[in-house]
Amino acid sequence: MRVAIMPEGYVPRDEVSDLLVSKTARHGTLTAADRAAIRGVRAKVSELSVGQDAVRQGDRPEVAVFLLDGMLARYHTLPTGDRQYLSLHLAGDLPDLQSLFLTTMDHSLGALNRVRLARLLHSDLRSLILKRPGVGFALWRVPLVDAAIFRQAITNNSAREPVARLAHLFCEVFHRSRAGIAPDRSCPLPMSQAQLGQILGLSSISIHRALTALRKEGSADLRKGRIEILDWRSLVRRAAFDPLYLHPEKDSVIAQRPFRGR
Amino acid sequence: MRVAIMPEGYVPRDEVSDLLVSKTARHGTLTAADRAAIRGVRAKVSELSVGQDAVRQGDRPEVAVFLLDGMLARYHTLPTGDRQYLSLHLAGDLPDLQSLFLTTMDHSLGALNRVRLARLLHSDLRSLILKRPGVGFALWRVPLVDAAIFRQAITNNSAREPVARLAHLFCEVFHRSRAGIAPDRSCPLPMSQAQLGQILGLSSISIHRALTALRKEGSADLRKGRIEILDWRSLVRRAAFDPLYLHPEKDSVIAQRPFRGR
DNA sequence: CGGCACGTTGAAGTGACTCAATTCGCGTGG
DNA sequence: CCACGCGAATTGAGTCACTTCAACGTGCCG
Repeated sequence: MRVAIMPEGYVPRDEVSDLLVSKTARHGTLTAADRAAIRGVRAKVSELSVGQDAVRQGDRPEVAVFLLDGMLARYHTLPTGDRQYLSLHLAGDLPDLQSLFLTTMDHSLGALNRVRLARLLHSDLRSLILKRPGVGFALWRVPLVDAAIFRQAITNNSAREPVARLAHLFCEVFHRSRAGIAPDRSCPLPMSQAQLGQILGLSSISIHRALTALRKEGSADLRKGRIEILDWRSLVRRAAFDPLYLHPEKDSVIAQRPFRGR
Repeated sequence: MRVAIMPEGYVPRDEVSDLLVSKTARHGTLTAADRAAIRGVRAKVSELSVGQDAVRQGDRPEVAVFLLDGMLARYHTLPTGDRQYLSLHLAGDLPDLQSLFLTTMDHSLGALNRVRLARLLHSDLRSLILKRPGVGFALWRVPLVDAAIFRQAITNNSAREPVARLAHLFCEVFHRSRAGIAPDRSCPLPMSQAQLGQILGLSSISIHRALTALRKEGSADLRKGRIEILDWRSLVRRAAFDPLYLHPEKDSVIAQRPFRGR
């Protein structure tokens, strides 16, 4: 018999609330009451070291992960033991909101570097959504954008050549990293070439060759766990990267980009 | 300048409401009031012939697609004009709910055979969700299950060999087709081998060889747009298919126990 | 009956994979 | 401070599988 766990040690925390409010505000317009309600969500903060999992395939969590610092990777574990990475998550992400409504985890979330995260009580999030529908609508967007990223990953891994695949991954990670942040020519991507292979459906050798190609043509590089953008334009061209799928529009900002193609 | 379209011709329709209620009920427990509210959603019914699109990449729809009959396919159109299929949708699916919260379509939905569909007014769905949170919670599950299917597609197209890929696709389509329905050894899949290639990231020749292999080993076949299951067990084994990701569990947490704590 | 799209099959090319050896980077311990 | 060790990156060689190309067969619809 399964017993509900009392929310021991879960308390509202300013640091978490601040970030949660700003994350939510990115997805919708919030009233003062909305903000106040968000600040009532109880959380527990913890840390993970490289390779540790925040949630595991098969779990039935009572909390949702909110990433404060570091990078998480979502992955499937195959019967053979092989790993397929599905998406990457940065500080400010809620990679786990789906667990509010789908009880059993069909994948895991593991730390790619040292990670700080908050666990938010499902029960608090549910009542937040009920009491503050505006917040609910904003939160609804989060897993929908994740889904758009999954779709793009299908296309990337199925229809693009190795070099374009890697270029597209770089574009996505870089674009998401610096969304609104000061211009910088680099961003973190703490993964080995073998792990990149497990993202893109390629061998580590192919990753290496693709990376070498991007270096040679002077569009991007990867060193010490950081993506270095050498020529953004050429990288975007190489990847056929179109950030539309990241749905930056908040409510109804116009994404002007005529659709072409057949 | 874009002008909001008046909901001309949109009316509640029993046929649509019936199906919508039962679809929603599959994702949560509904009260009588919930059912009544769902029945108030206005819809317009239309038909598509093979190859026509229900929604296109770049659109900013004011309605959500509800599939009554036939099969829809979600796809990306690449700059080269190539097509990458992302997911398939069967009668009863709401493949388009995301458009409620993400204004611009990042993909298209096209008909694989003759299709009947209803278009549901976003405005009605939004107020339904506001007025009936229980229904909102049930609807929330729909795109989340879609996302789980996307994740599985990433793994399928990136980490499995051609024969396993095809087998997995067959398993998924068959499993979803007959969810709860009378036992049958076949189900529709109205796609050419070339199109299957565009789902699985393979050439049409590879699809043909993989299909031949499945035939030879007596696990499944595809004829006249129908999957024929010859040996379900062996097909499942070949595909390493685990239906967990389809999240068949109707979520008891939400509807039956409002929320605890607080 | 004719056309066209799709399925089937064979053959050849190529690109990604595996295997293997060497180097590099960095943290540890002497 | 330097030697060592280990994981990761780099590089080359050879194999294999998927792709492309091309020809032919088949079934369906006008």
